[in-house]
Amino acid sequence: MTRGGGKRPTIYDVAREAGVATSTVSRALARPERVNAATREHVLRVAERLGYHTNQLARALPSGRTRTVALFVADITNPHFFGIIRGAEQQTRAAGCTLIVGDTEESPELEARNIERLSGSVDGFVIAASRMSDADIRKLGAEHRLTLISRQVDGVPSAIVDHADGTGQIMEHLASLGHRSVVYLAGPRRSWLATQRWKVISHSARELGMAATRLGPFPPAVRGGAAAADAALARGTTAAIAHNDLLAIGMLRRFADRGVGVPGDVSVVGYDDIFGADFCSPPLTTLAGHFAEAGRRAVDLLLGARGEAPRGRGAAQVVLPSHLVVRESTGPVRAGAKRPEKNL
Amino acid sequence: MTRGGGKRPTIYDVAREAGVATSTVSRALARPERVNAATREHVLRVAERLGYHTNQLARALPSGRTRTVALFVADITNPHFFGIIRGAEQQTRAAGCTLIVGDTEESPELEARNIERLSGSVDGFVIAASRMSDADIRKLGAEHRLTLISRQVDGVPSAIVDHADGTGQIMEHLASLGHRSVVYLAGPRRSWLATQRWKVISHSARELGMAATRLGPFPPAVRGGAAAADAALARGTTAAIAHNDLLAIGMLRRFADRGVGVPGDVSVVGYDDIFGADFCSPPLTTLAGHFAEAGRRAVDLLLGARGEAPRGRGAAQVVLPSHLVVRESTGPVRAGAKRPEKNL
DNA sequence: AAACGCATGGCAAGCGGTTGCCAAAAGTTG
DNA sequence: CAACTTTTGGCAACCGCTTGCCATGCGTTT
Repeated sequence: MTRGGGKRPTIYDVAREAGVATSTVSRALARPERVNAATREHVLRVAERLGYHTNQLARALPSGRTRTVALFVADITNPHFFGIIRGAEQQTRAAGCTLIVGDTEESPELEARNIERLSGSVDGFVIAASRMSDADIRKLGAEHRLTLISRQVDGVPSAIVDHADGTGQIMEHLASLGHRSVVYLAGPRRSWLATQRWKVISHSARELGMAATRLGPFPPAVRGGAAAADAALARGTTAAIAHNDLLAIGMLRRFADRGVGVPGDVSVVGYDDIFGADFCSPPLTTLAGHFAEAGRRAVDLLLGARGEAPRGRGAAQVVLPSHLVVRESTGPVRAGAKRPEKNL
Repeated sequence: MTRGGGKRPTIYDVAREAGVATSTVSRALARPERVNAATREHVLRVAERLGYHTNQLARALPSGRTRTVALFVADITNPHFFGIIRGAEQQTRAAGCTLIVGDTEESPELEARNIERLSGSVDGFVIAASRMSDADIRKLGAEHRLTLISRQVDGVPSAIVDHADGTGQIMEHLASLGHRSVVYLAGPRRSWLATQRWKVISHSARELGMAATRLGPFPPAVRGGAAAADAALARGTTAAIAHNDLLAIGMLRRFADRGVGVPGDVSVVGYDDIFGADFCSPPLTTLAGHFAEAGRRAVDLLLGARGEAPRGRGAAQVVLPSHLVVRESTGPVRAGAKRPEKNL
């Protein structure tokens, strides 16, 4: 088994032991049709006996194909990304490749630096919720194989869940409950999602005859909830749409602390249907989407796109359906109560 | 900038452009002391101008050092591992290396296969909550650079949070509330933690004069909670210790469905203090530990251990402190009620 | 002034595969 | 049986960087 004295056996060892040339070994391993069945069989047996394993590095050097994909997420501690990570990991593995995961901590600089650093060591990049500008992304997309999740940029392949349509669902849900005004607690300034969502919210509000206000930006995390809740309260709205579930959960907590009833005094809606959205109190009404699928599709796009696949204009933009999960954080606007004017 | 026609510039390009040998370029980049300051300055400037970036693959080939670390977690969708992943990622990056994350889906086979596959492409492995046998781990530890998280095996470096001591804290907490019996809802059969915890539970129970029962195994996930809760109920205990917070949260839900009061009828304790443990209802009493730190230390151990560092017997075993976070899922045993005999 | 030491930089041999090209061998065809 | 096609397998040149060893040239020592 460990013949050769400690070092891992190479194709040279296998070739010598099998009495053939290294090229034959290489081909026996990778190009079955280029070598006689009997020879191949023999080489394989010897390789097996020696405990030979291909050195991926050496294999990648000449071709430049590392069979590795990098995934960057804006915040690795946000449960929202779990689904994405898992989906991407599965698909990468299914394609016989390896996934590298990086946390960009909401920083466009860190995104760029990470890409820089890994450039040459991976076959492509998947960025979830990129904070970079369209221009920077387009530039990067021209230089590297790149796919986006939860972000659309012309000419760059992407996979998103349909949160525009989803936001419409949210608005109709709220309208149907009798709400006449809504507040959007926005996420980071550089968040593309935040911009898109606000567009749809303000537009549907007009259509539905509701008043809509945008507040923020707030950090898209539980800790951002207190300020967001207070701001919403100050606006005297009956319905609040939080940038994501983390923020929504933080708001729920603040409302509870301040004695504001949810959904009695104010209804709260989030995005993503993350772990915990179903057991916080009250359970959160939120827009759900199949993010693991988005992760899978993004990797597909990246790996499938063998050069000829549409990049540049006409790049594939996958849009996955979304659906509103109505739980207990939204309810009919209370008949009597005008607006919650409670204080701490 | 893009001279050289599309391809990434190599040290050959830099050498030619700077009028020196490639070895000089290489040294100017990596061994400042081996080259004249002026020469170095010049080479660096040319490299900069050409937009040169080291090809990590080529660099790794001769040395075998890939500056990459692989981390495997038992279940990437379990929030518990977020902290570990983030900690490991930070530390890896701080060391100028790259982290690869893999999900082993609670399968020892998948662990082994993953290691097999990445062997040669990474400098070492960190396995969190390994499901492999001690013997297999020891064997792997002898062949590869390996560090464990939440698992101790003789001769293999590891970082764990002190859940033995922590389990003692839990038991004393329950005893102080008047509980005379406790049930442990065990995790996977191959979970080392499960074994350890049960040891401490049964031992302290004896010391404290309590009755202790072990039930399970249950899948360490929310979905495992229903069966676990039912089993605990059937035992008629007043206190339940769940293998982890996921399971505990699942139990909480089941108890609520069945009209069993928590902590009125039964107290529930979990492990890990995951995201959500503070806002489920009731908020969960759980054993907290600094898992991000464990992730960091594990990577430290792996990377710091430059061969000479203790491996084999005497391998470093870092133990981080743990502390009980008492929330509302535990309370004094109810005076009147003997045992909750409620049904659906 | 001869002998010596040291700083500096070049040469070239790997690291472990892949692959284009060619030659030998085997199989076909007339 | 000769001429020709198709397999099959070997040679050797990369891929881009590192590094041991050696040569050069300069400053130092005696």
